[in-house]
Amino acid sequence: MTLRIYNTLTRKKEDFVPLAPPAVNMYVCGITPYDESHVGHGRAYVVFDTIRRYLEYCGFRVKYVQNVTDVDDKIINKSRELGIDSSVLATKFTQSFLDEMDKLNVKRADIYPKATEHIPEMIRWISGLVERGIAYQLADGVYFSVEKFPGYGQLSHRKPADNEAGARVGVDSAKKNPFDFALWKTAKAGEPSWESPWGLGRPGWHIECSAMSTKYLGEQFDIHGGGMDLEFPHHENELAQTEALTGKRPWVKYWLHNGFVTINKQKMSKSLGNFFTLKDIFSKFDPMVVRFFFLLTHYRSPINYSDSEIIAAGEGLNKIKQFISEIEFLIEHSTHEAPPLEVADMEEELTAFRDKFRAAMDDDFNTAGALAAIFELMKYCRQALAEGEREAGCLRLMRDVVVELTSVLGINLGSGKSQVVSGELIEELIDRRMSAKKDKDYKKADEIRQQLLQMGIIIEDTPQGTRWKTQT
RNA sequence: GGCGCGGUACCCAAGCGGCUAAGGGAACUGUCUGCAAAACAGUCAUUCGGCGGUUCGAAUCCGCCCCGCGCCUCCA
Repeated sequence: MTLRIYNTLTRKKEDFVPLAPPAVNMYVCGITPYDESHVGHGRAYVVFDTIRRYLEYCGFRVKYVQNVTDVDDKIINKSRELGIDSSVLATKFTQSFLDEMDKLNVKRADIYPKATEHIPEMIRWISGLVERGIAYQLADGVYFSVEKFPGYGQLSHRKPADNEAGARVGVDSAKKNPFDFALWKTAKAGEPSWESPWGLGRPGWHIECSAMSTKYLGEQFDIHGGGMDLEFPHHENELAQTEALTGKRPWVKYWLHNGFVTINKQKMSKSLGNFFTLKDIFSKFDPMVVRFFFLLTHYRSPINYSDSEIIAAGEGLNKIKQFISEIEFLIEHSTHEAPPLEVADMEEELTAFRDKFRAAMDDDFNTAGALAAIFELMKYCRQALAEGEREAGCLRLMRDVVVELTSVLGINLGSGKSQVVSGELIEELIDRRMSAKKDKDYKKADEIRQQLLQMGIIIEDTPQGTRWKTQT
C-alpha cells in the first residue's frame, strides 16, 4: 500500500513519490506573531505535525521548515498601538506560539526562518523579477505582473478574468492588473524599513516564503502546506514568483491545505472576532484532548469547535489512557511470561490492526480512520483480557502497539500517575481501605474512598487488587 | 458574479461503485461488584438532504432542486 495524498494543485489524490527519497522536504506557512495564537492555528499545526510524524514513521527523513512573518502591517500597527518595538512584539508572540505548540505536542520545525533575517535574499529575488521584466516599479512599491506569468491561477484554478465581475479586488488603479501584488512596499514614516534598489521599504508578504523555502529546501521541494485560506492569493502568488524566476516546474510537488476551525459553523478568525485563543482553551481543557479532538476529523474538513465536543473527545482519549494504565497494572501483577510462540501469535493478531491503521493513514492521512483502528485494536485486546490473557509478554505487546500507534499521531498518553500527592500515601490509604473491607467495615472503606477522591484519586477494585488513577 | 467544499443515527465522524453502512460520545439492558468504577455482552441508520437517471448493483457516478459553509481583502 502506498501513501496517497490529496494535492490541491491537481485536485486529486496522488501517489506520494518524493523528489529524492528518503528525504522529504516540507514547508508550512507559519504565523504572523502579533497576537496570541488561536484554536485555528492549533489545528493547522497539529495537522501538519501529524503528517510529518507519519512520514517519519514510514521511514522518510523529513526536513520541516516553518516561517515567521515578523514584519507586516498587523505587526506594525499593533506595536505602534502598544508603543513597543515591532521586533519585541514579534519575539514575544513567537515564543508564546512555541509554548502552546509544545503543549499540543507539536514537534519543533527544523528551522523557523524569520522574514526580517532574510531581507537580502528577498531583495535578490525581487531584483531578479524586475530584471526579467516580470515585475515593475510604482511610486508605492514594486509589483509582480501576473500577465507575465502564463501559469498564474494554476493552483487556485482561477483566472484573473474570472474575478473581474466580482469587483472586489484592488482599488489601486496604478496596478496593471488588479491581481498584481506587491513584492516590495515603499516605506511610510515610522515603519521598519530596509535599504533596497527601490529605496527604503519592506518586503511584501508573499516573497518571503519563496525566498526562505527555496533557501532551506532547494528550488524544488516536496510538500507545501497551510490553511485553506492561504490557497489564494498567498500560495498562488508564491508559486507565480518562484516559477517565474527559477523557471523550474513544479516548484512544489504536493500542495496541502487544512480545513478551518469553525464556531457555530462559521470560520473562526481574528477579523470576525469569534476566536478562542489556545491559552483560553488550555485553561479549561488538557491540550492533549484538544489534539485528539482535532484528529477525530479528516484534516481537509472543517471542524466545529464547541466545549461539548471537546468533552466528548476527552472521554474517548480517556478510554485509551484507561486501557494503558490497566495493562500496566496487569503487567506489574503478572506472574509468568508467555511462551515465545504465544507472543508471536499475538504479534500477528495485532499486526492486522497496525495494517488497518496504516491503510487509513496512507489514504490522505485519514486520522479518523486511524483512530478507529486503535479503538478496534483495544477492543480485541480487551476481549483477550476478558478471556484470561495474563502473560506478561502478550500484555507488553498490547501496550507497545497502542503506544506506538498513538504516538505516530502525536498523542501522548502520559504515565497516568502524575499526581501531586505521593504514591506512598495513596498506597497506604488503599491498604487501610482493604483491611476495612476485610472487616466488612464498608462505612470506613467508603470514607477512605472519599478521602482519596478529594485528593483527586479515583480507585477501582479489580481481582488483582485495587488500582488508582488521577481524576481527569 | 467567478472558483470550491459539505449535508451519513441523539451528537461527532469514517466510508466515495459490490463483504452485515467503521469508530467515538451520549443513552438503555444484562453480567460482574459490599457499594462503586472499569470492563465485557447486547440494543441504538432496511438507510446515507430531496427528486430523477446511469448500472446486474449507488451513501458512493450523472442531472436538477433545497440547505449550510469557504475563497475571491489581512487571515491557519
